[in-house]
Amino acid sequence: MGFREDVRKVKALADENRLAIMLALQHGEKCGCVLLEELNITQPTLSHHMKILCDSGLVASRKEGKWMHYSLSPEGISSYREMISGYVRCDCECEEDESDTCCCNTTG
Amino acid sequence: MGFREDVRKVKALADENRLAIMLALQHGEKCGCVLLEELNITQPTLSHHMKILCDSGLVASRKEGKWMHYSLSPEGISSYREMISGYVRCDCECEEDESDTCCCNTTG
DNA sequence: CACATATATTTACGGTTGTCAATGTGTAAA
DNA sequence: TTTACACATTGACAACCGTAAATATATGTG
Repeated sequence: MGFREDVRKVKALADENRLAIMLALQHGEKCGCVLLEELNITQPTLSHHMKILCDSGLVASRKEGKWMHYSLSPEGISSYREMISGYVRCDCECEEDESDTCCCNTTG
Repeated sequence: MGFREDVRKVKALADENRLAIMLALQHGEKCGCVLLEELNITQPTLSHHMKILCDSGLVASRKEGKWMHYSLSPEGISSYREMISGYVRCDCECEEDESDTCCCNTTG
């Protein structure tokens, strides 16, 4: 919702390993030990990254016995894409009127 | 194209000021001095952020006299959104077959 | 030419962040 | 209960990153 929250969400994806985790989860739920085999990192590092991804809402977790199952959250995915669309967008149909707030326009 | 490049592009947006710059440019081209008034940062810091945004392809620059005009790049915007879509996505129609690569499935 | 303005670069500093070793917690099996 | 396994937490360290002062470059003005 807020700007600070948006910054946190963008940063949640701004890491090599976390991007790789997003790819690894695209085909379904996986538990931590499997992710650990696929990524060349230690277990505490994986735990660290999963916490960030879960906090961002992109990933959901489910505990089953001693295993943690991680999966992409459809709501989080949707929310993230909407958030990004708010920043990465050209308002091409917007009038040029506002551009004359620039100090160095030669059109005036 | 490559994974490393994707990481760089995601990181290009993972900053409070750079997100604010993306918003500031949504309604058209602006020169550096105007951005400088809108953001509470110094001129070297702005120059630093603009370089990162331009390198990522999201922002285009145009020199006119002593002024630098910055604007959102439609191609960069489009490319960025496609790139993000590759990572932030649920393959919901995908079969669950691949999930049995997990060491701790109880369905088998 | 000297001077002012807009921007880029260099340099240094402080805070953040990714990483792993060590340890703690919880769960299941022997 | 003891042992083994999966995961979380803590602490420490190194690398990265945002920041601004100082300086450099480029353009325009007198």
